[in-house]
Amino acid sequence: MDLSGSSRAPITLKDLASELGIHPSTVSRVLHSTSDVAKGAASSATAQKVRDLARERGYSPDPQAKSLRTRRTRALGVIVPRLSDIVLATMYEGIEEAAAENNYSTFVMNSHDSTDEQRRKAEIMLARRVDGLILGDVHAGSDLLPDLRARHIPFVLMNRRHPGFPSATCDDVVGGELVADHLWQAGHRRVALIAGEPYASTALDRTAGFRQRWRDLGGELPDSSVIWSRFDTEGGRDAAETIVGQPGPAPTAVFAVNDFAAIGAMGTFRAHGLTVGLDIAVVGFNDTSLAAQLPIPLSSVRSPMFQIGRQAMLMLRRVINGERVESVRMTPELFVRESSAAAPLDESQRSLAS
Amino acid sequence: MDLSGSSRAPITLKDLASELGIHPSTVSRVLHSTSDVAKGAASSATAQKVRDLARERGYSPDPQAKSLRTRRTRALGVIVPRLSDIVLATMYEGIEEAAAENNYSTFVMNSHDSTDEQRRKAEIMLARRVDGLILGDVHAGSDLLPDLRARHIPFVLMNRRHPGFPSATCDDVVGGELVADHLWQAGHRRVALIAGEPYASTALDRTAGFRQRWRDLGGELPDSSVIWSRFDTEGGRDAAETIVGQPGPAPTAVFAVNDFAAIGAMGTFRAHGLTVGLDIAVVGFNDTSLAAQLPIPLSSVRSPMFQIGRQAMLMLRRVINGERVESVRMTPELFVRESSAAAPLDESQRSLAS
DNA sequence: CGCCTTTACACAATCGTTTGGGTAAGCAGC
DNA sequence: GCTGCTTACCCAAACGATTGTGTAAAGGCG
Repeated sequence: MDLSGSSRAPITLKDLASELGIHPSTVSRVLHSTSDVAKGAASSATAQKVRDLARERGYSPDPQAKSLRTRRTRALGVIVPRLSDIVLATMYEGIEEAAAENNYSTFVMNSHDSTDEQRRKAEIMLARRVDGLILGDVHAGSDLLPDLRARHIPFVLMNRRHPGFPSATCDDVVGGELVADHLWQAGHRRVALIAGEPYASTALDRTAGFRQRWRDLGGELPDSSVIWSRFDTEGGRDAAETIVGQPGPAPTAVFAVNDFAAIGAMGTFRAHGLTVGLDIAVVGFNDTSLAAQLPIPLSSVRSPMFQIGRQAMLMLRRVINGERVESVRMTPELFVRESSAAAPLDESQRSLAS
Repeated sequence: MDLSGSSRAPITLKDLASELGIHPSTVSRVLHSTSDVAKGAASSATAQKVRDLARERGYSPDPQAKSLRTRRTRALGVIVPRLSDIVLATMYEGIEEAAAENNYSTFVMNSHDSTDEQRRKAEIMLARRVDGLILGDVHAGSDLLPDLRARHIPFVLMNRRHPGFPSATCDDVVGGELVADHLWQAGHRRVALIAGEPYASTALDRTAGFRQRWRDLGGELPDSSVIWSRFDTEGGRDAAETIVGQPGPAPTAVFAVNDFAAIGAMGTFRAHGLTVGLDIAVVGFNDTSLAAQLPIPLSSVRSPMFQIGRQAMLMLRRVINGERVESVRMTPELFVRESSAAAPLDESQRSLAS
């Protein structure tokens, strides 16, 4: 592991071989092979000398040469909408951990949730000859996926799912149901949804889960109360403006399918004189590290982002090895905090400004 | 660009050559060389046929083979404390953009701000034969840097600087000064600092800049008012607890050298019955996208994170090409928002609970 | 028409590994 | 002493590109 010393060029197999007066192929077999092949390659004395010298010289095989020969790069491509989204960044941390454990390296690129860039970045990764791809930004109805499959490229989805393709995701439907149960039990009857981007399965599933459960409980949820929006704070702010500006009695609770959208919405509500947690309940999704630490702590559904990343990587490894894999949906958990802990006020108590 | 079709193995130079009945080396020269060498390699008619066929077959050179021959991988290693920190993630986005423009790919790894992991991850990247490293997590007094230099490894620092090594950073000293000026002019005289991790130049410089300017303005800032802390929300919360718990009159303003620490602190202040922006001013650093969108919008020093990432990559490219480079410090800008817009209340008006 | 210079290529070595085949030496058994 | 089996190696051909050097053919010039 200690490659110190100011030697310019890295040590090669040939260097080791010539120093020991044996053939490079022998060195290769000793160093590379799992005992079955290593036996028969060299006497145990020679093998020991080889291993000792390799360690001493800090030999590490050239991955380029190795890849050229073996047609495997042990590199993976990861495409996400944007790494500055903490949700995807956390999933990536999971990928990186699992990849490191399995001697894989990863390239990450941002697609900015554009289908064009998605395709471009995928091609760049494939030109790099990655062994497989992890796609964290799949759009509903993507035509990239069938293409990749036709080209026999190993890949798995992460974060967002797509029918017919293996994915590691949160069980977003359940997540939506948890929030519906919580708000209903707290006594809310008029609610609105900040639903996210309609091309993302996360948004669709969380919304669908909430909606279905809400109706099963006997609640009403008109289409006009479901606002599709961007996933970031500004998206949440804009959606909240829409909600506040709608005619009729305002909702007593809002479910935003993303913490950042929830935070944006909280800002808007406050600007309109509403106290979150008192005048209006807000629930987010993902339970990012921020949620619990906000001035008004935000109720949120915790999705196991790190584990989703790990699972995605492990699934991809299996796909690469030709195994069949099943999608996994990891179970989320709701954390109720101040932003939605109180029961709704009745009409006379509300302080809606506009 | 369109590599579709279900052909299993990628097209090689040899494939193109044999299809055209010419030698691979000719194809290589036509495709690779910048016109000076391409002239003399083939007639313009042949060259055109080569280019057409390459496009048609979707030829893309095997990077492993190319690297093996040229001893350049066109891959860069990036090490950051954690990618789930939006500051580093944004810088990485800058790196990725600049890298893509220059036909480089990047590996990113998290060091979790541990010097051991830093070294381990660097070795992994070097074993991958990256052409250079971007280090976003340098600790004061790091011994990794001299080692890398002794081994002639091209690298640059990002985010944090270190004397004697090229870096792309925010001018954090100026950032600290901006905050000092702002708080002083707003009339604050008792302030506290949430100073961040003492091994990070960002924390040290922002603190030093603030401190020096504050004293130049005639202010007092005892050591007990400078609280070193983690960079995240919990770190901010803990530091704020310390501040609130200190004997003597409480400060009227707090400068946290990081937005997340500031957000954590805001939570603590609120829990103690203080209204941020009224009872106590808070200023953060980095102007992450969240700052302006918080329920109480947070004043913050905007550091050009994306540009810092871009610059770091461009600097590294020059280092790799053997040019000398100078460190760059990019100028920050203060955005004053509600969290620190009001003048301090005098004693009688304050509502300090504890 | 012979010589010299281009033009337009081809040849072969090389980068560092892996891997399917040798093969020489040593030994056991008949 | 010959056959046959291990043992412990070596040899050489890949993998897909790059690049220094060679060399026929074509064309220009006197």
